[in-house]
Amino acid sequence: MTGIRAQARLETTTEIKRLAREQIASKGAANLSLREIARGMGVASSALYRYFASRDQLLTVLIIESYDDIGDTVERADANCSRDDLTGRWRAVSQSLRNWALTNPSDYGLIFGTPVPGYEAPIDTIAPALRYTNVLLHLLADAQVVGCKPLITVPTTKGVSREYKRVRANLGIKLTDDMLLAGLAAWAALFGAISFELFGHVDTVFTNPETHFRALTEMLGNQMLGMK
Amino acid sequence: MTGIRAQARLETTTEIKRLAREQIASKGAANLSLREIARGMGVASSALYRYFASRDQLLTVLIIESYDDIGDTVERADANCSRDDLTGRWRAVSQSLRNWALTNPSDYGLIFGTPVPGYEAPIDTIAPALRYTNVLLHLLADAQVVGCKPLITVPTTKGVSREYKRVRANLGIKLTDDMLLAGLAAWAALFGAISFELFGHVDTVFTNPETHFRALTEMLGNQMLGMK
DNA sequence: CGAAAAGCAAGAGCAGTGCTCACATTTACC
DNA sequence: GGTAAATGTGAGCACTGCTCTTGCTTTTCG
Repeated sequence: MTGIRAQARLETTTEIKRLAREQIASKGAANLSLREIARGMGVASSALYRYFASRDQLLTVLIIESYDDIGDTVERADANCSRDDLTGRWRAVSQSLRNWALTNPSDYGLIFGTPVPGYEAPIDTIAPALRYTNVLLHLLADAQVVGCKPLITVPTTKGVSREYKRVRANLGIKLTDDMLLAGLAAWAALFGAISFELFGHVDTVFTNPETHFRALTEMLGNQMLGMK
Repeated sequence: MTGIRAQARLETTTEIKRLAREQIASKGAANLSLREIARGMGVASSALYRYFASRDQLLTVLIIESYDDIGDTVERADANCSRDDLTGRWRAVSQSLRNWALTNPSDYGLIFGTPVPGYEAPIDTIAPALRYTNVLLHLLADAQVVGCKPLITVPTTKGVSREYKRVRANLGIKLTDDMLLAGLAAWAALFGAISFELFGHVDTVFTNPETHFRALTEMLGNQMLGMK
């Protein structure tokens, strides 16, 4: 069971993934080549198919690992703060998100970039994908419990309260409409800002993107989510 | 000059781009195949190289056209509103952005999705890429002139005012720090929300994403940008 | 212990890709 | 009408993902 063969298999699998990440980082996911990996390992390309059924499956595994990695990172950043320091937690979560994205740009692109049309995310990706989201949801819930009030309110747009009722059910969490909208907006602003920066849409705008990002998260936390 | 040949060339070029867009929409930009296009046109694949130097160059041309298309769309949406109806203009711009993205998902992905590592956007893309941004900037400027005040303020984070001074210079526009931050945040929230929706990250969250998007934009316009 | 089963690697091969190049054909213009 | 430019052709190179047969090694089990 846990014999020599299983050990070797694990090592080979890890090495394949390592080389794959290297390639993706340097030439993009689109140019990931199994044959190139095989050459890098001094092995026949057909051998790789003992470890991954296809190029797509290898990519899927990498995506799942990335989801888990970002989940780990964000959870740890949150856990390092004292529970009642909501502003600190929001700051930590936001910063860790951006840091992770900057450290692993290709993985970020894999997860949050353009999906392949028709590519249905396998069920294995769903749970890991929820981890980083749950950190935010719990943060919002904790904030609400201690009486933080968002400084914005839900506009009287048709059907909003009904929609947000369903969102609460889908996410399995109790948040006021105001807190929900504030949270979703802050979350979107965070990822929007990170994507803009990482995908090169603000290169000519910012000299130091981090300075802006800090200001953005502070503002979102204090003046939109109403964290104290 | 404008003879039969030029005419034919234009038609051929257009047809190539049309088939390319079809392919990108159905199988993704990564799977765009020049040979497939050639087959679709009943022509040798090598013939296409008389019209586009390479697959990459074809993609670049498509990206530029998309930038122009989104620029057209947003400019038109803005122009259709009376100049002093700032809330209406913000609403129109936001909605047109989302509508364009939903109507042209693959083009949106081409522009705002994962870039190919090492791919430097050619200078030809810079000007078209600025068009939709300028619509927002002018909207913010107009709002400031008539006395709209953002309901948020820039936090006292180190180096922000210096950074924003540079941003103003880079963008060539006069905006208060507060308005600048509010605008950047709203802009990021908008694209973050659209990307989440289009790239399938909120499929299990929303029943009707449009309802939320409307609420989001109303909130951003009135309660963050302070539009009246 | 030894044989059967399972796991693994190799290499040839298929069908596809982007791209080049020498060549043939068409066509616009002097 | 002849010429030169523009256009299309098809073979060919080097690459890709993936399959399949063949042989070898390790594990498992009677």
